Amino acid sequence: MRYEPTHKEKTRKNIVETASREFRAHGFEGVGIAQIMQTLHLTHGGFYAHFKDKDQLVAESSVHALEESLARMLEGLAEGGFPMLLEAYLSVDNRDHPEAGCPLPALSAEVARAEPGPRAAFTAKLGDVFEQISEQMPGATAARREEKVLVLVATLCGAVSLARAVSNPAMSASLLAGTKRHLLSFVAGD
Amino acid sequence: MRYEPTHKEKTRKNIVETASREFRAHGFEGVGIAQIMQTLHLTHGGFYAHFKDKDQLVAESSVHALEESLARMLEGLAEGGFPMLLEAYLSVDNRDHPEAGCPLPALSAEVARAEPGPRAAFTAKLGDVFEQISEQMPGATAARREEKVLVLVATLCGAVSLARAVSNPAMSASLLAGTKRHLLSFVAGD
DNA sequence: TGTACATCAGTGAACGCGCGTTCACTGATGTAC
DNA sequence: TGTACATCAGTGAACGCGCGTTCACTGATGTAC
Repeated sequence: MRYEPTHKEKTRKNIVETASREFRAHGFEGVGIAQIMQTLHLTHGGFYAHFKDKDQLVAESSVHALEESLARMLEGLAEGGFPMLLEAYLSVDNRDHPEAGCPLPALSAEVARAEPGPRAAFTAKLGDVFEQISEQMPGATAARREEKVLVLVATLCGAVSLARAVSNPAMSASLLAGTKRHLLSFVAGD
Repeated sequence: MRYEPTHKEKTRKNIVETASREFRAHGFEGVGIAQIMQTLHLTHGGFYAHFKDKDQLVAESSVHALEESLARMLEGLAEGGFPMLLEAYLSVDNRDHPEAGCPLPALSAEVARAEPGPRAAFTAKLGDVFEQISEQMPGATAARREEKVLVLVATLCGAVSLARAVSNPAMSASLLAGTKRHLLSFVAGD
């Protein structure tokens, strides 16, 4: 064969990774298939040899971004516990690079409006995120740990979302710093 | 004149109000000018007698939605304090009706990607929201009250955003209930 | 060994569609003389 | 009082554009005989 046996699989993976970045940066509706394929020096027609339609890519790339983000959070946790996770998630660098960060602040509003397919895939993976982080969460009972994780993730998502929306640098920095201080004591407490 | 002197002003206000609802429901890019005008039984051409372009409508309707939401929050606060505000904001009804609710969970990710005009207008109004709610917030110092409001609003925004994205009803309900419990004690504390 | 054919990832023209925006026009009512 | 003209919110055809999707095709390489 003129391509290696793994070639098509690699191209597919590249499409998902590129889409995942572009969608976080510009939203599902803000990025076209042609644009994604062009980034990989391919033409738009070839896309449909890999995916049924754009919705399928939306679903897979959302899940991919969540997996990537979860991996980074668990890495931070392993290395420096929740203080390190908070430091990274609520950093100016993360705020200023949505394409490389967690998809929750960037895409959850759009996921809410998406088709059942993408929504279900996203929901399942978010369940994994909650479950895995709760294993590291201090708390008396499993139920309490679970609840603390829901609150933690929701707060992180909201803080970064607002910090990105706001164009006043001081207000944006306060959102990140205030949330960091608050969550540090919340995670450690009861 | 064949129209009352206030007619044009009223039409303009109707466009802003309709757009504000539609944008919260479907996003800035998910609603067209023709669609908004049609809802008011007008044709798309007339739009440009009221607004320079779509961006101007995006800016004004975001601010309008924030004002509406702030008014509702202050009303809740006056009537039943933070418990009532939390009950309303984190209700299933609010989750299921983004078009009638706070624009923060629905639109902040898109505002982050919007033009400087809409972003600046949105930022200024969000500053008002923070300021006015902080007057009702318990806390030792003004700085502490301010910070608590930032955290409160960010958490509300994130929780509703995730509760809407998730298609598992139990997970969605847990996000709302867990956040409500958490914020109740957070607002009352120190 | 040489020739005919099969495979298949990727190409690019074409489709129908909806978008934001422009602009000459309409038509009901007011005013001027 | 009657006629000509001005006003102006709203109309709707037209524009250029980018979108998602389809499909006949390409061309490099493999296999069959």
